Amino acid sequence: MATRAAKSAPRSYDQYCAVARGLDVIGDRWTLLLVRDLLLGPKRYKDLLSGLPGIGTNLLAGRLRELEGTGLIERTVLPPPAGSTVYQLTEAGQALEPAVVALGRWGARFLGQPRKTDVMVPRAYFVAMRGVFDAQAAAGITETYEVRIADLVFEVRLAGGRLTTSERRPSNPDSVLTMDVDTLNALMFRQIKPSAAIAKGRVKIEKGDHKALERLVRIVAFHSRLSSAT
Amino acid sequence: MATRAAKSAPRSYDQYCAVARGLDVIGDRWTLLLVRDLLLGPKRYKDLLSGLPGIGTNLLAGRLRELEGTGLIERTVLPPPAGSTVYQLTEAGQALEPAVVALGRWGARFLGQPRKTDVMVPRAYFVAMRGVFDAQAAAGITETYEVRIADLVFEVRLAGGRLTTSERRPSNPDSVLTMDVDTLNALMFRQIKPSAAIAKGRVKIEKGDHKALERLVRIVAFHSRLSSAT
DNA sequence: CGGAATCCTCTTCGATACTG
DNA sequence: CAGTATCGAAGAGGATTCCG
Repeated sequence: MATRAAKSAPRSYDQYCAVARGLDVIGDRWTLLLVRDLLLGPKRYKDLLSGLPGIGTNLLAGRLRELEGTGLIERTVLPPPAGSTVYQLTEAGQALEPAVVALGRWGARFLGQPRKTDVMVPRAYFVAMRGVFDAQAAAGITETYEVRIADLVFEVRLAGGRLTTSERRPSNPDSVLTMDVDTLNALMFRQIKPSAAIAKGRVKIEKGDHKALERLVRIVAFHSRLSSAT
Repeated sequence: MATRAAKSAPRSYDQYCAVARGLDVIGDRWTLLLVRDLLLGPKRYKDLLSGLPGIGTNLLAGRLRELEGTGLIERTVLPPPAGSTVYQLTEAGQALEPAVVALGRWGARFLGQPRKTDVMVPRAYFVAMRGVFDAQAAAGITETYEVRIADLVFEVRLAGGRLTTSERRPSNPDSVLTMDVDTLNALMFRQIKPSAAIAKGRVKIEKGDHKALERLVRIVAFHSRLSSAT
């Protein structure tokens, strides 16, 4: 017996403080990165697993269970023919976006050069875009991009001075861009010019003019001076 | 031998992602709460220890060492006659404020009613004020409050439509308020009216009129609808 | 007395193996 | 594919001790 015993009560800081309570919920290892990926849309177990190298299957399962328990995510079964189980953020989970973005803005100062142990995870860039998005530069642009990185497909949509990014195939993209994650990284850090990336064949453009990539980079790529404002 | 060996390299997610890097730095247990308290100004070891019930002396010392290593805090020796060692945030540490505030705004939804295991830590409220501060209501007000909670002294300063909170004795406060942490909590959640708190003797006002507390509460206390904006 | 280092126990993590 | 089971390694928590 005692099959399901030993719930042992999740660890808490036991402070009546919003920050402490928030940490009680998302302070465990991997949790916020899980949320980061889910900000781009519903994902299957294996999608999450492959997007978080090193997490270990038991931890992923455990975290998903906890997040479901705290109401940040919910399990859904996709309609046929897919029929697979996916995890998606609830409203409470989506509400974490400002905190994730704020942490990313701050954490950017520690990026430095990629270390040999670092892996570049495509999803991170599409969440990062939300933090660097330049509304000024995007004014008046309405455009939907389909960006393919490795075997992943993302939608980047500019409309009404707002940016949305998600992991899915857009229904009717204005342009379709294919590149590897290293090229995405180089473009995001403005280490290579869009025109050069195209010329070298590092970015393939289907359906759309060459200027599309330049517009995209201008609006969502990192700026040297990220966090000014003393 | 191997006295100091086994540095073993701090644990990292090894993702070239700003969120992941940020978590590498402040993702460990207690770290962000430490930063939260330090946002109110330099603190001695024992101040931090008493403000973080349950941290354990070894963990606090360890975290302080790590944070100094990552450049978030620095040790300083106060000039005589104090002469004590204090820890204070560097610019990189201060830059965490938006992330801490964002997490607090989100975490507030999990506060609910205080649990019997919860402790109310005074510092948390003065950091929280930064997140709920209503610039509209503060327009045109220039006032400095000295707020005494238990044996702690805080400065809340309104000026130029901006709010600053810190743990120190203001040089020339417009009003001096003394209360216990339960009263502070009740006022912050608007569970008691400032006038009632004064009438019941739960708030003692020295130097300043009775309206001072009402102004303060109007501007820094929580609003029922914290995070709207769908 | 403030500021830690040490020791010990318990929990969590991380990796792999295994099962419905 | 979606997890559970297992187990050694690392980290957390508490008490005590040490140093200046």
